[in-house]
Amino acid sequence: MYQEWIEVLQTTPLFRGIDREDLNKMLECLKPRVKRYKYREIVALCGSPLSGIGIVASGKVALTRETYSGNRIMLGILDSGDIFGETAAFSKDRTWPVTVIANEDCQLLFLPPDKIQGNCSNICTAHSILILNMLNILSNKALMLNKKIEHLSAKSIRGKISSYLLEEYGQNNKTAFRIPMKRHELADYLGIPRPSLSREMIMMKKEGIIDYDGSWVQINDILILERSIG
Amino acid sequence: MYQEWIEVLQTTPLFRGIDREDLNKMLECLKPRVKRYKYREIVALCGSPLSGIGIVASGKVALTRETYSGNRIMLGILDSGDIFGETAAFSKDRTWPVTVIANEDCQLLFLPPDKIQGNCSNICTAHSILILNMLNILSNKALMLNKKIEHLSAKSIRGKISSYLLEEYGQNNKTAFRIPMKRHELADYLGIPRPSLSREMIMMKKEGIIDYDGSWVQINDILILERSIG
DNA sequence: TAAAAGCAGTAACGTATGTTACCATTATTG
DNA sequence: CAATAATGGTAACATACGTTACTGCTTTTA
Repeated sequence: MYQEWIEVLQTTPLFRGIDREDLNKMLECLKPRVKRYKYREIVALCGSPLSGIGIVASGKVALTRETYSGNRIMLGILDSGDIFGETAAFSKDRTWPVTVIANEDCQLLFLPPDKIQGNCSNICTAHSILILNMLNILSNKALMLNKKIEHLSAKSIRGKISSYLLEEYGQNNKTAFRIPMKRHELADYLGIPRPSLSREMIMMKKEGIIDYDGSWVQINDILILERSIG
Repeated sequence: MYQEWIEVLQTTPLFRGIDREDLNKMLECLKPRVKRYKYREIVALCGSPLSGIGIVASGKVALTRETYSGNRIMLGILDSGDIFGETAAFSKDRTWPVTVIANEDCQLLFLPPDKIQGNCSNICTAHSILILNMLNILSNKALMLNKKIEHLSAKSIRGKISSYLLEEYGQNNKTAFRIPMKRHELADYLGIPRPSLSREMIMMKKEGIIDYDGSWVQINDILILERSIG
């Protein structure tokens, strides 16, 4: 029944260390719902009741958040294999803490959170692996949010850009990489206006600290970036 | 052996739902280390190896973070019963993601993280409650960090202050409350200079939106605060 | 394939905010 | 109790940054 999803699900951190056979059994038990969304369609609205833990099977989704007055905050872009909604799943307040929007046409799976918590009758080793994986995912999420706080805490625009670029660099120690967002998305992510982002990136290019073309960036001077953070 | 700590530990979210007797048994197994710190003493330095999950038994600690160039970011103040270090305990990178400083003279307990994960031989129901509590704590932590991101994402100083005050208000629906930080700490928390914080708070007071005296604040107009955010 | 929408760069201008420095009170400390 | 540090308010000044509006280029849509 869930054959076509097994491949993707095995790449998911949530099911790491669980073999094909066990995964199959678990899916029969968890009974995830499968849904399709078109580009820009709203998957979940911040504040509405949580429909489950989401898994990106294909395509991309964006995590955002709106303030009272309709201002948008970009929290990040999720790829195939990434999961979302795990934060709210285990806290009292079972509502979406973020707004999720399809950033491409995509297919998503939703798992009922209470079954993961152990209200499931089939107690098995795979299930305890699942819970440990969950702990791991939540920890990493918190670390990711810490990172984002670090970016936002930089006092200058250049500082925020530097902080962000250094994190991307730190992910796999390559000085050249693609930024997985459009300019206006990156600007939202860093909490700055788009023209200000452009202006500063141009200056940094002129000064030779970075090079870029579209979504490709090349870091030329890591030390100066570090010193720019503030 | 751990008699004197039982009271505090029972107020801790980590041990919620575990009765006195079971808690006693668990402590014999977990063998937490007890340490005392003086005001301003450093408990853990960001980047150094994780020494365990910390529990505040008495006093207060501050969670901070330094940027490359020695700039300080305040992440929050922890009270008796609060825990810290849980984020790093379950991720690959077992180093402190924050710097922890005693904000008063305090007593702290440290639990070895591997024993919590289940590498403990005494498998018991209490232990599985412990893990579910851990999931809960990590979720709430992530929600807290989300909140902080919302504060930092406000575009103006007034917006940040408003966002912060509204969150404090939301905690227990009282329009008057104490800010649990000094001015310079709050300024760090919101990522703004202290004089700018003062200036803006004074203006908000003059405009009648809020009142304050020292650490006491009174919100007069919630709607205006909401509109100020962004 | 023409029209419309999306995307990114650029420039001008005003102001919100960082910076610095100083003062008055209130806690600590020897 | 005097001395010292910590805390929070205040003001003046310079500038980094938000705002707006326009451009050309590319992609999507009809």
